[in-house]
Amino acid sequence: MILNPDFVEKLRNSGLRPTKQRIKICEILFNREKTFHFTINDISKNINEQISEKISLATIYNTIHAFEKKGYLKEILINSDKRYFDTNTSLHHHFYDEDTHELIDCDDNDIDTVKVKNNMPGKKIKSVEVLIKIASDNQNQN
Amino acid sequence: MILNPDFVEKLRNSGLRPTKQRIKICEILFNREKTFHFTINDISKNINEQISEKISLATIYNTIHAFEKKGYLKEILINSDKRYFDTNTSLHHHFYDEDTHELIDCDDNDIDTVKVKNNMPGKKIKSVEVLIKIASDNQNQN
DNA sequence: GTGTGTGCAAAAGGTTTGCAAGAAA
DNA sequence: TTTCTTGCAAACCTTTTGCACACAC
Repeated sequence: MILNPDFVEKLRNSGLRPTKQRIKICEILFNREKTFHFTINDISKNINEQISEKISLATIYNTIHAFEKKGYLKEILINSDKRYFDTNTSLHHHFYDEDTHELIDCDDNDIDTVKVKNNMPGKKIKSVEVLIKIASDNQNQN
Repeated sequence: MILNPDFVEKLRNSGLRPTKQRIKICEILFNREKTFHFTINDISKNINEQISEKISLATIYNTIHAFEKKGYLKEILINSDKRYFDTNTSLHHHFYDEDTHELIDCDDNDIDTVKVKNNMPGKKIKSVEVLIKIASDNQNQN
């Protein structure tokens, strides 16, 4: 459980002014035990159901992107319909449940390190991301 | 080199009427030695530069999606700005060059099979996709 | 007070839809 | 002639932008 003063400090340290909107968004995103995956739409609904003074969509976009730029959030690619963000910014892979549309972090035991044996000359590997799509056993293929 | 009659047959076999728009799109997509990666925008420009009677955007969307549904094309996720499609529909992974925005198929020698050691109970693995982002050696970290 | 952030509404971009006209079966 | 396909324009959805006002410092 992270307390508000910590968010205030975190924001200040990043050069972001700790406005009440940003603190609220921090609470929703980071006041959690587990990794949290969401779309901007999710967050917007979530926020505006909880509190009386709504936060405008523009501000939410603004804030999420500021947090992403600061490295507090990471975008994940699952399908092109939705942009998911992840509060777990460490290097990790994902299961994506096609039945429930749920996104689950892999842990180190779930998957062996991916070995890239060849690389393009003069190029450096920036990231290696694995997405494992799963679905219930007795379901028709895609 | 695939000849038009083959496209006509291919379309017929899929239950798609071989209209001249669809045949033209087939030519552009499938008349190639190498795998071809593209966005709908690319294709639209490409087509409408080549021929005098333009094909409307709606028809191109329509056709690309029909081809995807029939398994002739596969969507690839790279970043959420653009939807890339791939004429190589077999299971394979990708390099994505962040400098040039070029997408390159991995071949079997580039990467070891990804071993998924645990799976969710009652779930079946539908696909395992790896995206390796690369950039020029002396470039700043993104 | 100065500079940054917010909220609104409008704009932009990409994709989808409805429908009338045209082409294939 | 029946059914599918095309093309256009309008609708849609998500994301971005411009600007006036408010807030943090």
